[in-house]
Amino acid sequence: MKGSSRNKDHSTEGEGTGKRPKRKCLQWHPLLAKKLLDFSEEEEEEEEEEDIDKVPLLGADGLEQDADETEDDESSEQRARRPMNAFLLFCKRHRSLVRKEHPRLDNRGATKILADWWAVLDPKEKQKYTDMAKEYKDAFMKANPGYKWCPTTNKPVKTQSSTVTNRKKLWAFASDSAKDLPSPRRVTKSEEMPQLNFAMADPTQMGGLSMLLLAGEHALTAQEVSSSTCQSDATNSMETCQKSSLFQFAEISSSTSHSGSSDLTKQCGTSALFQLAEMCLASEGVKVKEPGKTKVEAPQDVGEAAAEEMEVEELEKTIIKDSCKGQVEQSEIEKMQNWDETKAEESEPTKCRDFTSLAMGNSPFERNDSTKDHMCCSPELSMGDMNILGLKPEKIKKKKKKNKLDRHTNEKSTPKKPCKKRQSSESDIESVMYTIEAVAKGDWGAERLLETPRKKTRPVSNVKGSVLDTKSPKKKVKSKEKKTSKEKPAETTKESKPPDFLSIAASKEVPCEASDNIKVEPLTPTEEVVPQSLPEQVKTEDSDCVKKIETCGSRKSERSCKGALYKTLVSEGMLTSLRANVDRGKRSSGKGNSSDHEGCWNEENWAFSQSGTSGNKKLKRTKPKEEFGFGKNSSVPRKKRKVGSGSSEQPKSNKGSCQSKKKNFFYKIVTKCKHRKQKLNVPDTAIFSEDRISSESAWKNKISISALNTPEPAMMHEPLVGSQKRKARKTKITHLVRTADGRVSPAGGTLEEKPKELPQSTLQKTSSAETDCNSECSRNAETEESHSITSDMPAVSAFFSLAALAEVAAMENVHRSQRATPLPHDGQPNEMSQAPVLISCADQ
DNA sequence: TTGAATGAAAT
DNA sequence: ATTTCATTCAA
Repeated sequence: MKGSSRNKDHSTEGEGTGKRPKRKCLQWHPLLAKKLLDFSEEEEEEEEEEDIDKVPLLGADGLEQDADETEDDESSEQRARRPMNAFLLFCKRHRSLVRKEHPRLDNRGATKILADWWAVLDPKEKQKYTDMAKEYKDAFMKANPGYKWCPTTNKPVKTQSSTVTNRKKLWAFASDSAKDLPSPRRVTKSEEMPQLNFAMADPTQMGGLSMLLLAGEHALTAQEVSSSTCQSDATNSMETCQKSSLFQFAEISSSTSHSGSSDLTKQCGTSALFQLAEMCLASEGVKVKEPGKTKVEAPQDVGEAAAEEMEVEELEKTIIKDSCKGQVEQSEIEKMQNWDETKAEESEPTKCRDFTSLAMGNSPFERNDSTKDHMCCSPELSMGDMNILGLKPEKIKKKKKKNKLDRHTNEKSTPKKPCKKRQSSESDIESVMYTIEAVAKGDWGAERLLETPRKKTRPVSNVKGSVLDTKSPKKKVKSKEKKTSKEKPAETTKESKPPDFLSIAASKEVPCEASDNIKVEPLTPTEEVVPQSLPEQVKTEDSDCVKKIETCGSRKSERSCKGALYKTLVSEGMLTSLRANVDRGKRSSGKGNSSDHEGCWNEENWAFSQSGTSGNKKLKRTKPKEEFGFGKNSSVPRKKRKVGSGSSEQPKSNKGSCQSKKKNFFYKIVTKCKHRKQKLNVPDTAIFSEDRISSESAWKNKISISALNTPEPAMMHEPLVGSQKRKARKTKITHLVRTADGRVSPAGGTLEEKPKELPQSTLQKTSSAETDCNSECSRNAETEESHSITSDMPAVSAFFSLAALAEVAAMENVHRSQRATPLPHDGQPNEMSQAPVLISCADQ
């Protein structure tokens, strides 16, 4: 009785009714549980293919009547609740088990796991549940002929079709009344009575709704019992935990990858910088692929998890059987009888025998529930589940999240694929788990960092933000985070994956922006290198900043810093590019600039081609550049970055400091840019202009705030270190700038090296832009440097500049890793100085 | 009250 | 296509 009311009526429940029903249910549970168990077993043995007919008949009548009759129970079930679908039945059956296995998991997490299981579930078993659901629905519909799933709010009372309207009203009304009144039953009953009359008032059938609810509860109780029994098996729980983690991990990875791609595309479209957007898109494609790989691994893990789950289920089944042994046979017989009876007609409460004490028997729903339970409990089902689980991959979840269609396809296809993978890779899975965990630690930071950058990036450049942001749809990210927080190992693994993806994406982003194809490859290596380098940096440089999170934090910090720098660069570059375009339009009436955009595009293409051909070489070259520029200074900024990264996990303090620094730095740049823009009158970068306008507030809000950093404390801390850091950054930036400058000034030389692709026009543009920037930016060294960067960026072309920036970021990372060891690139640095830009571009 | 899942129904 | 809502129950 109450069960039904409690189900829903959350609002009402909250206060009284809802809770009461639960309690009542609890009371009912013992008896019901037993019955359910019996039924479940019976059902298990039997396969209820034919049951449907019977059930509906019984069910049809009775919902309301039952409610009325059952008035005694507290809940009145005024309105009928729509029957549970197959998945809900499945969830109801297995939720308790899942929760037992994963105590930490909340229902949401359990639901996700259940969804995974469902995805993996054998078609046969799934079909059983589906059949059950169908039967249930049929019965329900019979009971409530006019019932509509979606009570159209419209349904106005008005009209002639009193029956339908009444029913609807009754449904709605009943629900309302139930909600409103703690003891709404009677009221509803009075109302319901007419309905019953319309629909069909079979007193015997009356109990349907309540029965259904009760049955559900019973099922739950039964589950609980089974689960409790199962819990005794520690090993099983352990296994399942791992599985769950794996599943989660897979899910996360998939979700991240998906989200990223979608966001990227969207943002790209929206972003003012089309070029960047395109870049992002290209990068996305790459990213997606990589995540896919990771996913593949995850699925294997999932498969193992599934297998474990299978075991658990088996255990449960066995337990249940044991408990129910005596009754099982009877129950089976009864079931058969019940089914027959139901088919024959509901009039006979065959169930009553089983549930007689409960008076559940009458309602077909009960049967359904029992069948559900049975399904769950049934060894066959469990076996099938086990098989399915083993076979199917968890990836499906991720896919599901992203795209339902994908999910379905995956689910369908998955069973086989995952099984194979899983089977092959238990050890692999473990190794993967370890790797994942290890990565995850870093990734966590990376994710957070990424997230912060995302936020920052968003305001700065839509494209970047889009890339990162896209993946972080609230739901997925939040859920993931929640899960991670809840579960320890599993969470870490899960989260780790997403972070990895994110980090990858971030790294990719940089290259992608700069240049899609080539960049991506270099980036991944950079990423790998970075983590290693980071710890070193941390040790050497910042004891303070690094604090606790060293490795993880360092990774995060680096990534975050990179991302922030890159973003900022991009943003600037965008601005500069816009300026350059404007200037071009003015200046370059004659040269190849004729199509600045084309030139840019050409550059991009060029970059791609080069990157594809000689990405590695270029990267190496770039590294030396960084060494020059950064040399010692790099360490400081790195620290800062690290700090930022470290803060990422603890966004408030750490991030705040790093971000604040960055903010300041960026702010300066921005201010300079503003001046430039004002001079140039570049309307193109609305975002950027906004940032300028907002100035500090805007930055904070958009960038830093988004990042969650606390700007003030960070600002406070920064001054001392910040100045140094800024210097370091400047130097780094100068490097970048220099490279760009070198590229520009030596453009001819650079062109010589790889002159083909770079359009002269772009070079000229860059040079002009640089000159402009230099003149404007000369105010502060920092500002100048930043400006120079920006100027350089525009001069070359947004794309090119972006690519250069991306490379720089990558370079920095690599360089960091390398810097500890004096690179043999001495010659290269020179080259860098001379024609670094080209190289960088090529790399990108 | 929300959310996490899936699915059936309705709009 | 999108919305509604069925179950569960911790935040």
